[in-house]
Amino acid sequence: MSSKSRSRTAAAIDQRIYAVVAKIPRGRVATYGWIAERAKLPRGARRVGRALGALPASKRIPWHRVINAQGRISFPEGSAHWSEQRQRLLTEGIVLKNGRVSLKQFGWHESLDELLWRDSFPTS
DNA sequence: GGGTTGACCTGTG
DNA sequence: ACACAGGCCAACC
Repeated sequence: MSSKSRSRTAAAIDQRIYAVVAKIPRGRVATYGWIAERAKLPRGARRVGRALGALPASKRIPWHRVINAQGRISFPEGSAHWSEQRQRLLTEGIVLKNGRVSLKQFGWHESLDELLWRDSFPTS
């Protein structure tokens, strides 16, 4: 096993992560840990954050729909990144109360979404 | 090779 | 609800 195979694996992992993030429906959010699970990376929440940090500008995936398990944006409050993510969330109808999103209300629960409410999303 | 870092998570008080 | 500690893990230096 040379460093080359490890490198290919790392790139493949990034792609898996991006693929999962791309599936988060508009108007919903998912946590880093949840994305990690779906990308077959148990306990890989930090890895997800790293992949998003390295996200090429050409990849147009809804990175803003990924928040931490506390329902909070994982950028320093008030920073440019924080502001942009917050704005994008508000734009699609996701509500922040005291800087937090209710996962109960806006969390992405794939099975339910696909079986019951495929094209709808919380309106308030 | 080993210490540091960070777009994280969970339990505990 | 909030802060803190400990755990986690890959990338980086």
